Amino acid sequence: MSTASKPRVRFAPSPTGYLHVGGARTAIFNWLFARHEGGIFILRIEDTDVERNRPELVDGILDSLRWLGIDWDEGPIFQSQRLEMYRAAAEKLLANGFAYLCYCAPEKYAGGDHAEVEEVEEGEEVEEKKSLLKKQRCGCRNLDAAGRAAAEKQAASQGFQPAVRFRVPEAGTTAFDDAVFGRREVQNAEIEDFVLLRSPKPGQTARLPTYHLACVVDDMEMRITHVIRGADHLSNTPKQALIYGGLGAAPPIFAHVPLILGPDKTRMSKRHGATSVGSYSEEGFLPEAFRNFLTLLGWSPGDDAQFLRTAELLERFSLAGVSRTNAIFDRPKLEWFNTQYLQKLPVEELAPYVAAELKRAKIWREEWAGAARAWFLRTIDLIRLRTRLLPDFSAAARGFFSDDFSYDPAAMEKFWKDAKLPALMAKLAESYAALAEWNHDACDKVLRDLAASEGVKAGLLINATRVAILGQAVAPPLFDSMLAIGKERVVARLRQALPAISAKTTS
RNA sequence: GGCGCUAUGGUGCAACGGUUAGCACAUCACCCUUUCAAGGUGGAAAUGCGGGUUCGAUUCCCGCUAGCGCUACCA
Repeated sequence: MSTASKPRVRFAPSPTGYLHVGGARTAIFNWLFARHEGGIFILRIEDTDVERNRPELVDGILDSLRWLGIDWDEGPIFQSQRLEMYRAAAEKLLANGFAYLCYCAPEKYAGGDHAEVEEVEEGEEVEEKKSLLKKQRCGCRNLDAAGRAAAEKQAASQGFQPAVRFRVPEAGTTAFDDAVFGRREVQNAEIEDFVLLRSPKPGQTARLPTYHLACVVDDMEMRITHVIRGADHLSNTPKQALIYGGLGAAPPIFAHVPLILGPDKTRMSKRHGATSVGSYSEEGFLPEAFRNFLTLLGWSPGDDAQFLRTAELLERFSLAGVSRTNAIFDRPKLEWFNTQYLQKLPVEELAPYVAAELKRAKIWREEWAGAARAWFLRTIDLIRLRTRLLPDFSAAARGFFSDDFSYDPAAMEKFWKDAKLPALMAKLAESYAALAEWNHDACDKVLRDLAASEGVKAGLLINATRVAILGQAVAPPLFDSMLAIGKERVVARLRQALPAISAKTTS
């Protein structure tokens, strides 16, 4: 395979916030595509808007990408450090007539009120103005020598530097190819003379590029072959196709991927709950599960397969499977994916996540990584069927790892009500203390024998014991749990619970 | 307002002219059961509307409607 044919793609977030789930999905698609095709994945930071840009957020975005398991081959490359390239490109467009200097004040067009823009079009056919709401065609576009000199003089006297606008053809159409949406063609009359280089703000000297210019110049320079990005860019792509043409380059293949919406079908926002990747990692989702879920939003392997681990995703991903319809972020489905991973991952793979969670909860013990590793893995395996998120290991299952746990009020209420319990549990504790062999069947027999001789149902003791040794109404099967916790601690906890049980039954 | 994109159960995807319209999540019922889960079985639930094209439309075309996107010297 020649290196020239290697696909090159990029993910280009703007550091104006954390990594959004939509951005994450776009990053995943780019990454999967690059890895599937044996191509190159580049990370680029689009920080050309000095007012919105927050450099300190870059690390957070990078962390989120790493958490997702995404690695990049080149970058991060910062646009703010390549301003000269954009300026040179604008210069070239100016020189070959594809752009012109605009001396208008930025406020003139801010807000996009087309009505006031129309008066700039004096000299053109009046009837055409009424029929079609024309896109911005600045008067500066057709300045004659005298007018230009005057504008320049005026600007100079005010210390104002003009912006550079693209000279969009009056007639004709502009087309481009999209791997998802097919060939697109739009009327040039519908495209405004968009800005390429902004006029410097007071106090600035650098002439910063707008998104369109920087994006195209970078994609050209980076030899990007496939631009995979959100469908919100679909309508703006003709502008970029125009820039490629002006710069004498062939545009890449575009692949616009559908957006991810909130449950009410509107753009995802904080109203819908967490929108940042970081918050899902903090909540305790497994990155692979989260990624699996996101990948299936707007993409399908073509069949009904859903549980797709990294290797399968890499093997099966293709742009052909990308959908054209927006998808809704369905939290319950995400949770289902997480429980699937929690239950099906090889326990050795899950262990590091559990260890991290226990460390976070400050109940981690180093021996679990060493001498007691086998016990640790067995215990995780015992617990995981009842977990949904990582913190469950340190919360509901806390009693497996620490003596510092409390009795859940609802559990006490439910299983410590029977008046016979204080006497029964005292006997049970001593029976266990006297038990020589600590194994599942022996523990089972002791309890059932006691229940039989006392004339109560085994369930009464089982349920009460569960609360006594773990503090929870919900836990793995009792005798398995007792084995994991150990005889000493079970007996101790049983004895320790006696006062609380008495208090509960008599209250 | 203009331009564009999209349209299969509540949700995510299959079916790319011929299927009793499939799978999964969620939901309901039952089974299993020492709790709670998991698991198993079964149920309810969809081709937005209207025209075409065709022997035959979920699938192709047109209109409508709805949703979304773009319409910034933001990306």
